[in-house]
Amino acid sequence: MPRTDHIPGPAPAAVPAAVPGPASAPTAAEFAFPLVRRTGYLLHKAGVLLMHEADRALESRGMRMRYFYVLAALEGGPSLSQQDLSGLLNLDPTTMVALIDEMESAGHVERRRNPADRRRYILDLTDAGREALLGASRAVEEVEQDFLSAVPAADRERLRDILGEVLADRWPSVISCE
Amino acid sequence: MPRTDHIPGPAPAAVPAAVPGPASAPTAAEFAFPLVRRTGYLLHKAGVLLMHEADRALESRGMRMRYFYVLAALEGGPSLSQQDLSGLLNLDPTTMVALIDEMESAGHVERRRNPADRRRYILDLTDAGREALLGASRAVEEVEQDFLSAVPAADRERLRDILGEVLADRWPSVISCE
DNA sequence: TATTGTTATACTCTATAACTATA
DNA sequence: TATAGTTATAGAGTATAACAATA
Repeated sequence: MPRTDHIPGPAPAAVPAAVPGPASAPTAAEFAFPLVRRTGYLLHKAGVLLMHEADRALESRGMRMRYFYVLAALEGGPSLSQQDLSGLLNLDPTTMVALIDEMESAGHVERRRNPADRRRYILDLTDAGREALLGASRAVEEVEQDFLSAVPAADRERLRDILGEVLADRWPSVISCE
Repeated sequence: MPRTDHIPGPAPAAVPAAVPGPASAPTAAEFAFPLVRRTGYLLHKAGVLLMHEADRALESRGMRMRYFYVLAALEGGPSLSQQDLSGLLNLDPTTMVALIDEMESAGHVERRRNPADRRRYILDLTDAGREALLGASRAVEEVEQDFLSAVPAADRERLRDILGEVLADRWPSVISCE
């Protein structure tokens, strides 16, 4: 069924369409919005949708993706300052202040003055922070598994390799909080 | 070179890393931010980066992606009202007002009262609007080509098919302005 | 003088509620 | 009474600028 062919009709908001196959006949979604056939559009939408679902999964834990990213960046490596994180994750320093405040009052991060440069902090994950990271990692992983469940394992690896190739010459701008 | 191993060092903002291969040794980026190995992370970042580049390409034409999307949605089909568009693209009706205002004053869209229901508009692309759409389409396509230039043609088709499969049961929420 | 972290402020974007004109 | 479009307003989120402490 093509979209609203009658002038005064209601919105075609709910497009009951199937997947845009490579060589199949145009679906309703394609007819209403031909861009859905483009690889770039699909790539963007898949990324945004996955991120939204991951964000929703973290919401119940009082986190957002950036929270998770900071936990991940602080784990297992040498100490980082707020500006280190700010540079690494491409997040405004003033925003980072509020984020670290939040993480500190949640008991996931500790601020410690750097004795070698007392302007800087050394940020450390607490045990609770490590635990929170573990839980969040599992939640995000589960979202990812579910999101890609329709894709056979071999294709999933293929997908990762292709994306890795696409992003190969785009480091470090790839690392960012959106 | 691993990240800042010295406590008082400067930010590891510029991570001089290569692509995260499936089974290669950890790169600097992976060391600083292990998430870069995950398919989901790569998918999200690829989508966001591509969108940013497309947005930048449209900027010189005074457009953003949503502007482009509305042009695309209005092209070649039966008439749509503002609320039709609002529902289709998942954009707030009040935001749509401002967007159509902008497009109208740019001479790309015309508002016409719907004689069958004088509350609604019928939105039509002007010739200039069609021309703008064509130019924008080419610009976006070029960005996409460039973005995927490292990927062989066969893999690009594969990528599109895999993404199509991933999104297959997620219509119509896939259609949206982010 | 430059830099880290901080605060206060301004700005952008979006959503909410209320209004009009039509139905 | 309900809906399409509009406007005004409030809210969230972010960036900008100024400041204190330290280098």
